[in-house]
Amino acid sequence: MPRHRFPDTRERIEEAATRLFVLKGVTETSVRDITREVGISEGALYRHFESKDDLFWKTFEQNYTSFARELESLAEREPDAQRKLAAMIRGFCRAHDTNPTLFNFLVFAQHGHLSRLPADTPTPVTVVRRVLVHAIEQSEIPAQDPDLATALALGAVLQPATFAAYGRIAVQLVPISERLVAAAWAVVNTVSRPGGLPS
Amino acid sequence: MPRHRFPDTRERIEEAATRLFVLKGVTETSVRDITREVGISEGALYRHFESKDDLFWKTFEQNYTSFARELESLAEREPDAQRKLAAMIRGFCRAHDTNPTLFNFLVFAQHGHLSRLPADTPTPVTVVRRVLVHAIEQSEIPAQDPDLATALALGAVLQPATFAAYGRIAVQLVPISERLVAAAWAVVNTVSRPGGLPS
Amino acid sequence: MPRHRFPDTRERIEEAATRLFVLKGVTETSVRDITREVGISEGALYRHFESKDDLFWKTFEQNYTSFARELESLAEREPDAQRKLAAMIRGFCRAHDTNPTLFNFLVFAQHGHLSRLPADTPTPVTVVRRVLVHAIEQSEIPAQDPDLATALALGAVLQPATFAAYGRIAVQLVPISERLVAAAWAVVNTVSRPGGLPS
Amino acid sequence: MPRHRFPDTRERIEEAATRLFVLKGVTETSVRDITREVGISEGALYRHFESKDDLFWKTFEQNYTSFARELESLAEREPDAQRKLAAMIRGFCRAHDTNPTLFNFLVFAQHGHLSRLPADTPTPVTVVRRVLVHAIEQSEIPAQDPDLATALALGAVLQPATFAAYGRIAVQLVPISERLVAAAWAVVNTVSRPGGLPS
DNA sequence: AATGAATGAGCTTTCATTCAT
DNA sequence: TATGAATGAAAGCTCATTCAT
Repeated sequence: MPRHRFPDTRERIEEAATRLFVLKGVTETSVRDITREVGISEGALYRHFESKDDLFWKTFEQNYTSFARELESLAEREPDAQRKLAAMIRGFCRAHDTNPTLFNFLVFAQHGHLSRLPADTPTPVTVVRRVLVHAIEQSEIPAQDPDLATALALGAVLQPATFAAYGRIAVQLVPISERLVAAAWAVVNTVSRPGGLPS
Repeated sequence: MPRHRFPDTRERIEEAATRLFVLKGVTETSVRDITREVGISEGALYRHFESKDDLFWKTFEQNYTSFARELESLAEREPDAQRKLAAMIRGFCRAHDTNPTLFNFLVFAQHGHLSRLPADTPTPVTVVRRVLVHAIEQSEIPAQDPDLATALALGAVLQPATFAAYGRIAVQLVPISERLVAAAWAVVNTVSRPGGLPS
Repeated sequence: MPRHRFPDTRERIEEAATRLFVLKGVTETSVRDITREVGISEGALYRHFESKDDLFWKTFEQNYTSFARELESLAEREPDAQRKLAAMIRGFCRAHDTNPTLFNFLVFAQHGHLSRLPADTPTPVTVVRRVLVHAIEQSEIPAQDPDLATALALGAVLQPATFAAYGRIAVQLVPISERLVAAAWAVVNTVSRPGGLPS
Repeated sequence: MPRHRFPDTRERIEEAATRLFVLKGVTETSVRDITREVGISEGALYRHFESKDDLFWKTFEQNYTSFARELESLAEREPDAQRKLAAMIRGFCRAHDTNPTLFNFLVFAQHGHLSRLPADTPTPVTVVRRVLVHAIEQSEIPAQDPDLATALALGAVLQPATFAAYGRIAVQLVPISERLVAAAWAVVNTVSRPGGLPS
């Protein structure tokens, strides 16, 4: 029996794992499911990853941080806050349309695992937040809690993404990206209406 | 060994189950976890629910639809779209602060179970959507895809709720509810900027 | 809630139990199945029978011995061995056609319980055997092992009954009873062919 | 803890399972019973069989069809119906004496599973039937329902086998096989007595 | 490196039986 | 007598992990 045939076994495991984790959920995906898909034995997986948890975590982390770096580089190319935010929102839309299941996995999975990331690792959330912090400092947007601002801006892409996942809106976000860009910008420029409507 | 001591076993199971489902996820919660918490044997649970799935579903459905009805009644009391939407956003905030874990369970759980609901059952999503459809018809807000409008409005509460769950912002939403109300209103009044960047 | 409404609860339990035992098998029939059918609670059954096993056993025994007595009385009315055996074979056929499932239950069930019967209780088997023992003593049939003779005679009814149960022959035995009578008689008059066929 | 020590685990499971199924019945035999007997863990069984049902079925089917083929080849070697039937009856006796529990399992088990066999699979029953059909066509025995003839012929071996199982006659059938051969032949040559005894 | 049988703890569910009411 | 919730043991089965080969 041939061994060593696929020097890229590790990558193939990661790919299969990501796909299955996204598709069925982490708990619902067994080690057997993954190895069967890759075409290796169960034991072989443990040559490459310490445990299922390790596999999940390495898989997730890589996709998560690489997406964060992509957003970062999109923002860096733009001169001001409005354009930076717009570029990032468009980046979210493109990433979503390229691989919606991976996107949702990265962005929505309630994996209690996030705490394992080194504290200063850039994530999609921290990247957006940094831009908004700077925008507040530069008075490009009103003074406000930067975390809440980040939540609101992200809500303008992530909630539509959820709706797309549930089939409530079309599955492509790129065609509506300008609307989402406008919404995200509007939302970070909104403040509590002091003399607003009586509640 | 005590029997019949607690006539409210069924309710106690539902409460424990909801809490654990929210806390750890449905798959990650075993029947044993639930019954240990309630202080009964595993077999006893099956006097009250046909299966773990039945338990989950009854638990979820009840909370989900009763929350939807609460939102519905909040909207009905208000005369116009802006006030209706504001009342609902505040309703989300109050529901969140009252029981954040239940709130997140209802609103974020990616349970593939939603399809089991009768098609016309009101849900938090459909209730908001109905208000916006009417608002568009009455020209209270710009003409637009009502589903996307719903997604954007909900994003203004649900993403902050997620941030609260992850400890990125304070756990209480009621104190910032007026900001969320303003954001939701802004977002349904935004349209794609045809000619580039006027803010 | 009304109690004491059915003074014949015990009989109704026995009937339901017999039917279900026959239909699904003893192990496959739960106490709950039985009580649900009768319309009583599970606990109530234990007022009437010590255990499921007790219920099974009493039920079986009654049907079994009453069938044996029926055969006995059929044989007693006839003057000679040939007519006695014929009457019993016809009795088997009638019993089968009246309630095939009960018949099969009584006659085929491999319940290891038979040993519990008092040693001298008449059973369908011992009743046939007694007639054949007497026939040998009276030289009405050739000298032979009475137990083997009993087996062969019974084989002439019971194997057709099995075939009927499996749908290999028509479900009614009465129409072919004369053939079975003839076969049973032939078989107890057969002896090993000393100079028979070369094997 | 030993692993891989016995390369024949699968066979050992089959043997233990057959023995226990025969001895206690299928439902009454637990997976645990089987694995304890083999000396492996419960989970290990599922490396070799998909389910308990699969195990039962594979076990049963193999023995059942291989017995049928054995009978078939015994009959083929003989020139006429009488000798063919005799050879098969002797085959039943030998099979019985070689492994009475397996014999009874194959021949008496009321497993509703038989329907799963491909319709044209030879079974002990169909093999005997084929010989008798041919005998009727060749006028070697009287014209009659071939299924009833099959039942009667089989009754001449199977009922004695049952009696042996219950300890009513000696456990060995080979010593009485010539008597059974004669009985089987007699029975397929019997017809309803037209002017027989008054019923 | 790779295999896959084996482990052992865990899962959901069923069920005969008990007993407070 | 009757109820039915509760028990506790057992069922069939899954699965992450180990390890002799």
